[in-house]
Amino acid sequence: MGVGQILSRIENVLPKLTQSEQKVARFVLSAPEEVVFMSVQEMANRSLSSSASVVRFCRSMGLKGFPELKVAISADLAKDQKSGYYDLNKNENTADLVDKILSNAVQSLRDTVGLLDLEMIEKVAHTLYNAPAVFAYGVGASALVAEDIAQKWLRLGKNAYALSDLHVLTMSMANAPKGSVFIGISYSAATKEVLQMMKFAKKTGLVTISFTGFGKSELSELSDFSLFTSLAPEAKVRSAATGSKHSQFFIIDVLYYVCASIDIEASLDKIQKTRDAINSLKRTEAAD
Amino acid sequence: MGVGQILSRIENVLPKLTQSEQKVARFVLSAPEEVVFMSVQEMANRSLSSSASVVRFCRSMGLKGFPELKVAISADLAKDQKSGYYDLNKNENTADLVDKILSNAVQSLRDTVGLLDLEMIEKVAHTLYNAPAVFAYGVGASALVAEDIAQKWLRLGKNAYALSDLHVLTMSMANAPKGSVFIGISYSAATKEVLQMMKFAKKTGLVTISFTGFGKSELSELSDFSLFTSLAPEAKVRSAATGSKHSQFFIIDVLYYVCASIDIEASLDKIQKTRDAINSLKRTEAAD
DNA sequence: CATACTCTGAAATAATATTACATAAATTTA
DNA sequence: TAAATTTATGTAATATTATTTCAGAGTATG
Repeated sequence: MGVGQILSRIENVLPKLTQSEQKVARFVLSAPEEVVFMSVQEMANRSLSSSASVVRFCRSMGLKGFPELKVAISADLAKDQKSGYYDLNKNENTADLVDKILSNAVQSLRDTVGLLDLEMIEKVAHTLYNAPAVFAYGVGASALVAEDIAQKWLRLGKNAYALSDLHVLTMSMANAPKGSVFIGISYSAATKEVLQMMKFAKKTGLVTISFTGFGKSELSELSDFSLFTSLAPEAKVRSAATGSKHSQFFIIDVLYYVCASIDIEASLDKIQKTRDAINSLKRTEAAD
Repeated sequence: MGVGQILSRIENVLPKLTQSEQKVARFVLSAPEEVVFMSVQEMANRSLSSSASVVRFCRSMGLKGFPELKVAISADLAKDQKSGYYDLNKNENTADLVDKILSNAVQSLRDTVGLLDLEMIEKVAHTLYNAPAVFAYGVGASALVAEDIAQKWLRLGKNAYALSDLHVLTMSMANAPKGSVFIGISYSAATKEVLQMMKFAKKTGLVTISFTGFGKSELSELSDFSLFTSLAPEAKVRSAATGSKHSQFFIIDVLYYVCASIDIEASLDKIQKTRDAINSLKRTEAAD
């Protein structure tokens, strides 16, 4: 990887640079696709600094020199290319549509990774690992996520449930053993039922986790741990929570693997057992 | 794009180059990631040619000079980078894990796009558009996909169902109006119940669609239309059908948009109606 | 207010890329 | 087949580009 991510790295260290290096940095960020074809002198002129400052800037970025900067920027630009959110137009041909949907999905995943709080992930994974029972709850598209959580942690031998009947869910949580976890899922963070269940779970003494689109909300504030997915710019047809779904499942994947690797041997053993059980139902393979 | 695809371009024109330029070309192809940090002289030595030939080679490739070659190669390499399937190891740190899961998800999506049959997509979208009722069925992880289908087409005003009880499903299909659609979902293409329902649907005269991992199978052969997702190389922990899920939801997204755009005005109208209905349940926002 | 430190750009130098040219090889033409 | 012509190639000269040096300006510190 090494060179990668130079542009965001520049953005990050920018305030720590000297004035003239900042001039260079800002210029690079403003027109990276031009920089790639420039000479040091040209850069110096355009950024109103000196060639020495340009080279010094490169060094500050951990590079050997100016040519390496060009190479790094070029790589960075190429990476970003295929991503970005696109709006879907009216008379789009199918091929373009596919490209755009792909692009949106990928961008959504990348953005989500960008705002992932790794420490939080680890904490949550450990919390789930130690939980005697897990209750995941969401409605609409978020119900799918809840169901995914339940299925995954069942494979790890957890008592994991995605109960959709609020009465059943309430009763289950009321008597859940200490350390049990409630996961409230709502992309909008404003679903009445999820909020209601979150409050109940908290009152009942469960460990609470919220799983929402990025940003503060009553739901996330209430919960002991909060996980966020990127917020895709909403478009009309996109109302089916499309972009966000990929991100949500992605975070569940991450949590699942982190949780499984806490004791990988035991996890693999349990996964095998669930697989055998499924196979005993006479399907040729375990996964569907 | 311009610069892009330099490596494959080199490959293509290679036979048309002069001998010494070919030496250079072959060297570039053999170690592009090194070239990016080399000087002309170094290139000349390593490729057993001369600096003049290196520059001439660059010109032959339609570039202004050697530095441009480096930039172009760097961009090309970066594009390939982020893809590929990675296995998850035992004592992986969380950051690496996230990178790999992202990479796998993205690769899975790209592969799926690669083997997408656009004509088939359009046919299926039209079939769904005209269907008086849609029945999606899958078990385990595929049940989530079925549920996603149901939710999406409900928004489009379809009678779409993801019934999990086989008796209820059978009864529903038995009396379904002509032109109704059954979608059988199984990543492994070998799930007993799905196959059973597919046979029943066919016998009953429904239009049948299969949705499986790539490759021929009894399920896909039986169905009138078949859609495929990429097959990720299976790994132990991955048994939770992780890689494939993203691809499956992706195809559903594509189908949904293509179907919606057949009559976009009517679709938007119906989507709005479902949204209003949800809002009337007093949630702040429609999407969860 | 002196001292040390940092920052900066002009100029010198080093490195690198490009061009010019001489020669060798291949191809054409007589 | 031999001379003429074109093409290909590497060396060396040149031009360009990158880097370093250094002196002076600006700041902070005691």
